[in-house]
Amino acid sequence: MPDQGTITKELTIGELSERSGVPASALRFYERQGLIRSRRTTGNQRRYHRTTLRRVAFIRATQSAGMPLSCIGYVLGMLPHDAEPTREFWVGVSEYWKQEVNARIAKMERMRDRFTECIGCGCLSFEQCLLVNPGDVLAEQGPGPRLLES
Amino acid sequence: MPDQGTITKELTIGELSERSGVPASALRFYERQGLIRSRRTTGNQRRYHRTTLRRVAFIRATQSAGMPLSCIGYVLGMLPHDAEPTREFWVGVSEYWKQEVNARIAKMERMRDRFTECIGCGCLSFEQCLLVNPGDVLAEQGPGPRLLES
DNA sequence: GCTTGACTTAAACCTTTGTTTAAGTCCGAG
DNA sequence: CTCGGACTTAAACAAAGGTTTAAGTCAAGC
Repeated sequence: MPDQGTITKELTIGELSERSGVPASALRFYERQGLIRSRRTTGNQRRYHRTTLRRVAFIRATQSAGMPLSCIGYVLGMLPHDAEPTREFWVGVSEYWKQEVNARIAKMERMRDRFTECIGCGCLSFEQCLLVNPGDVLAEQGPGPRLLES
Repeated sequence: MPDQGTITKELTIGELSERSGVPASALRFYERQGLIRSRRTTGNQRRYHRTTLRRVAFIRATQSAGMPLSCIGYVLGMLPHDAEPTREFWVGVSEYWKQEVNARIAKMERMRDRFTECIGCGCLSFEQCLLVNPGDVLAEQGPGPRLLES
């Protein structure tokens, strides 16, 4: 008796919500934004593919690290909605994501170090350092096209 | 002829805006939020103390590193509005700020590493890793009392 | 058949971080 | 004294990322 049921079972929005810990309202919102997708039953209820749980986990995890949904949407756009992603897909996504995260980390480290430096050197003319090196503007939305928000 | 003028000169909102690169509308907003402060002339115009430039630089710098204004407000609350801050003040603020930033950096690194691990190990059952270790919720607003937003 | 709980929608509302607009005031130059 | 530019305010709008509400539908159990 192989776990056939487990493999093919679809999730209701309530189940997806419970398992992911994400409110149903947020899931509907993500769906409106095109981040996840669902089939509809004859009674118009949503049924989610099992892999949607992974997408949702990805959304919340990356979001909690400061990624905007638009950027997350770009990355998710590389993954198939209704099938297990291939390893190659994941590797590609992972590469992209690592670069994004590393850029953000690097920026914060620069900020921290500059701050420390300004205090440490005793000059305290902090605004000079910050205003003279203003740039450091991270590519706020990621390199992808603006997929969302029409 | 010592640079008395330079020392004591107050800034109009236009001057502060130009020197800091921050739109006047944002400066008024920061003032409404209590992040900066101004004196009013008899004609009801704002005049900013020279040190306000430093506060504004601090706001933009830390904000661009992902700090919410509420958290920035907490830190700025430790600094005097209308006088040069002492070195001790800056050191204290710096400590606090470094901890905040380090926490954020650490979190992003954990995310990145977990992600890499999930891909690297070949299991691809990514949602397990993420959902099983959901926490990692940074104290989003900082430890301070909710100074702003009444 | 009726009730109950899970689901559906659209629309209103919320917080954050501002910008824009409209209408008016102040100040210095000519 | 008048003109223009810099300033003032309150209020509306914006965009991201949702939540709440109202009103209705669907499916299962008694």
